[in-house]
This record gives sequence, C-alpha cells and structure tokens, in this order.
Amino acid sequence: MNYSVSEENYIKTIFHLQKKEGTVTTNELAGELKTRPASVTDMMKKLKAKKLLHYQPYQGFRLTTDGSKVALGIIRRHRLWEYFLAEKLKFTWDEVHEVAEELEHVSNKKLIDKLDAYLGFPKKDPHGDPIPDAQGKIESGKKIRLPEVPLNTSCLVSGVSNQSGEILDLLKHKKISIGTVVEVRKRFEFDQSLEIRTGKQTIINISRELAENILISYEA
Amino acid sequence: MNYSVSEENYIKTIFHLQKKEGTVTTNELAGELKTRPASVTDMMKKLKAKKLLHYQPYQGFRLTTDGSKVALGIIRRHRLWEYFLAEKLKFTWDEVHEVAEELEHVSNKKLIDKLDAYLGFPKKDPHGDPIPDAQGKIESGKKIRLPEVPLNTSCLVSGVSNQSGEILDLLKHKKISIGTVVEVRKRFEFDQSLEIRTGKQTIINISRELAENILISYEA
DNA sequence: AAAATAATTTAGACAAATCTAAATTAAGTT
DNA sequence: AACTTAATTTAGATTTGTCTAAATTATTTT
Ligand SMILES: [Mn+2]
Ligand SMILES: [Mn+2]
Ligand SMILES: [Mn+2]
Ligand SMILES: [Mn+2]
Repeated sequence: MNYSVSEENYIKTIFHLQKKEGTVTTNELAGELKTRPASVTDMMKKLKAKKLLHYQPYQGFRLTTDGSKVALGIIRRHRLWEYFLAEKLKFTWDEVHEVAEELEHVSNKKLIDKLDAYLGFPKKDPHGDPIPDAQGKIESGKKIRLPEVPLNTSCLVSGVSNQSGEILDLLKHKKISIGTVVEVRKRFEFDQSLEIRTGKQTIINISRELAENILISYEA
Repeated sequence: MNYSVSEENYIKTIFHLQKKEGTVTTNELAGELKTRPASVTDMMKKLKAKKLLHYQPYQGFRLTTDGSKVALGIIRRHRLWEYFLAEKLKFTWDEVHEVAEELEHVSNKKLIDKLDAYLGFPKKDPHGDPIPDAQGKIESGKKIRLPEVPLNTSCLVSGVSNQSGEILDLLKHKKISIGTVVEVRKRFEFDQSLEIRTGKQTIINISRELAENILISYEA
C-alpha cells in the first residue's frame, strides 16, 4: 500500500511515458529517470512482483490497472502542490515543478484531500494539466474515433466501443489492442478504409466499420 | 549541506533530548527513535564525521554548533507545517504532528520562507512551541541565573556571564560546563551559598559569587 | 576491590537502490 | 541466412541504514 520515493518516481514516469507511447522501454525509462538500464530492469522486477506492472523480459512494460491507480495518486499530489505553490505561495509557474517533485511523496490521504478542499478543488495545475480527483478520476484526454484522427499523427488505442467476439477476433488478428500505438497514413475515399501503421513498422489496411469502433486518446 | 531523512530524524531528536538533559546517551536516543542502540552508534559515527556532533565512545553526545543549526532548520520546517495544517487546513492540534513529521524533510529554503510569509510569520506552533525564524533564531528559553532557579528543579547550564580564566578554572574543578544538568537542593541564608546536584549524583556546594555567573535555561 | 549488572560498541549479516562490465537476446543490414 | 549493432538482462559490487549476537567498557553493589 505504501511505496518508496524511488518506486513512486518509476511508477509516475512510466505512466507519463506510456501515455505517449503505449509501451515503455528500458532505455527510455533509464533516460527519463537519469539512471542506468540495469537499474531499471531491477526495479521492473520489483514492480512486477507487486503486480503494478505488466512485464516480460525484452518486451517492454506497461502499468497494470493497480499501477495506474498508484500513478494517478502521485500525479494528484504533484499537481495539487503545484497549484498551492503558484496560487498561495506566489511561486512562478516555472518554479513549482521542482518543489512539487519532493512534496508529491508525502502520501497522507487526509492531508491531500484537505489541501484539495482548501484550494477549492482546482481542475488544472499551473501548466494547464488536469488534476485527478480523490477517486483518481482525471479529465480524460477526450477520446475520439480512429477516422477522426489527423493523418500521420502517432496516437494511442485506448478502447473499443463494440465489445463483440467478432471485433475482438479481428483486432487480435491485426495485432491491435489497448496500448497499441497507431498512425493513419492514408484515407481512401471510395470505401473510407484506412491504411495505418501499427506498432513501429507494420502497415495494414482496416475497414471503415472497424475504424469507427477504435477509440483513440492522442497526445502526440 | 543536505541530509537524509534518517540523519535529520537523529539530529532533531538529539537536539530535543539535549535540551532536557545536557548530554544524550545511546539507549535514550534508541528508545526515542524506536531503533536499536547498535544503529545509534553507527549513526553517531557518521554525524561525528560530518562535524555535526561531539562524540567520544561511551561518553554520550551533543550537537556541535553546526549540528544545532541543522536541527533548528528542521524544527522550523516542522513547526511551520504544523501551523499551516492547523490554521489553513483545519487539522486539529493533535493530528498535525504526525503529518509534519513527513513534511519537515522537504528542505527547500525558498519553500519554507515563502510558507512563513504566507502564514504571517507565526511565532508559535499549535502546541505553543516557538518557531525558529529564517536565521535559526528561536525565542529563547529566557536565561536566568542559578540563584533564581526554584529548588529541586533539574535544569541546564547554558552559559557563563564572566569568562575569566579564574571562573573557568573553578568550574572545571567542580565539573560544571555548558550542558551540565544541575539542581539546587538548598539555599543557605547566611552567605547565599548553594548546595547543588551536578550530573546525576554529585552533591557540591558553590558560593554566591559563582552561582551569580552561571546562566541557566530550564525546561524541566 | 571484586563481582555483578547495565550500557555501549563491534562484528557480521541483510534489504534497498544503485552502479559497471559482461553476457544474452532482439533488430537491422548486407 | 549470416553478420553486425543495439537493447536488455545478469552477475557481482557498493552505499545507506538497519538488525542480532557477541565483546567490551562503565557503573553499581557487595
Ligand atoms: Mn510538474
Ligand atoms: Mn518525485
Ligand atoms: Mn510536532
Ligand atoms: Mn521526521
């Protein structure tokens, strides 16, 4: 239930990276945390053992549902403190992050919920990023459907609106799942089918019917 | 310049204990910090190496001037956060200590000084204890002289008003120095001499002239 | 002044988080 | 398909802070 400062920093960073990339790699995380790949591997084993992480050697990693909840708690604390620092203590918006980086690890629920109330339940931090509420709900990166995504913009599959066995079978065959990074390369007017890239390389075609049911959250 | 949470907890606890007792022992500190005597000895070596502590094996320890400065910084943070929690977040006075115990270790000077200003430079925490200012000055446990101390009240020698070689020689002979715990047992009207206890046991007599020059800070 | 007891320190071990260097696996290229 | 390079993992150390058990030193009692 309680995590070390180090574990929290890993969890939070994975959360942010996977938002952009679907899956996170060892080197990427090592770069972000200014640590060594070997240290990342060690920590990944630990987080997997705590069921916060999906991880198979050489396959990259993603947070589990539990892991994401933990991450949202940390992000909530971080952003509430940033709001407090800017709004009440008159720090400038570029100074708050560094200080919040320390305050976020004080994980007393009552403290954070009272701070939230004191600040008037702010919705966004000083950088405009949304603040998760006490239940971990965060203003969604508004989901859109694949056909609405601009061309050549890498984005993330975050859900499927039709849950039938048939569509899941098709998605499985095309190796598309929640967390897959996709990019629309071409739109064919004749039948509204799309040529898309999945993962890092694979180029495939999907029908309008399928595309309509793929929910996307995109943050570049 | 920056200390670990563990080091800070030791430093702060030594500061409080030596205020009451002059010198601090291994078992005492272990008891207070809920750790083992062997761990205390290990940490004492480290703090001595960092010149925060006077320590000779088996002789107990006291903070150096530098050590006390560090302690006052931690106490300042602790008490400012306690004030914030009670005053702004509406915690009750008995809840604040536990939370402040965590917040005190976020040691960003600008944060604390801005918090202090935001709170209106409070002088006392919710328990009535004085808050050190940004320079580490704390409302003194007003020094009095030995003859003014009530009978049978253990208190601490905190200074000497006359710094001549003669008085220092006499004090040395009587084994009284800064940090010695003393207690006045009897007052003789005839010559205003005092019978006092020094340390835990020794009973000695001192003249009015000497007593007048011994400064006392007493906190039981 | 011994002997007994209490306080303190040392020796050796362990968990957490990190590192370097070497080994392994995956990916990209002829 | 084999070779080369890049990414990742493993092996083995290191630092910090802690512990238990044993040895040492100080204090108190006889
Ligand atoms: Mn930030
Ligand atoms: Mn952090
Ligand atoms: Mn307190
Ligand atoms: Mn503390």
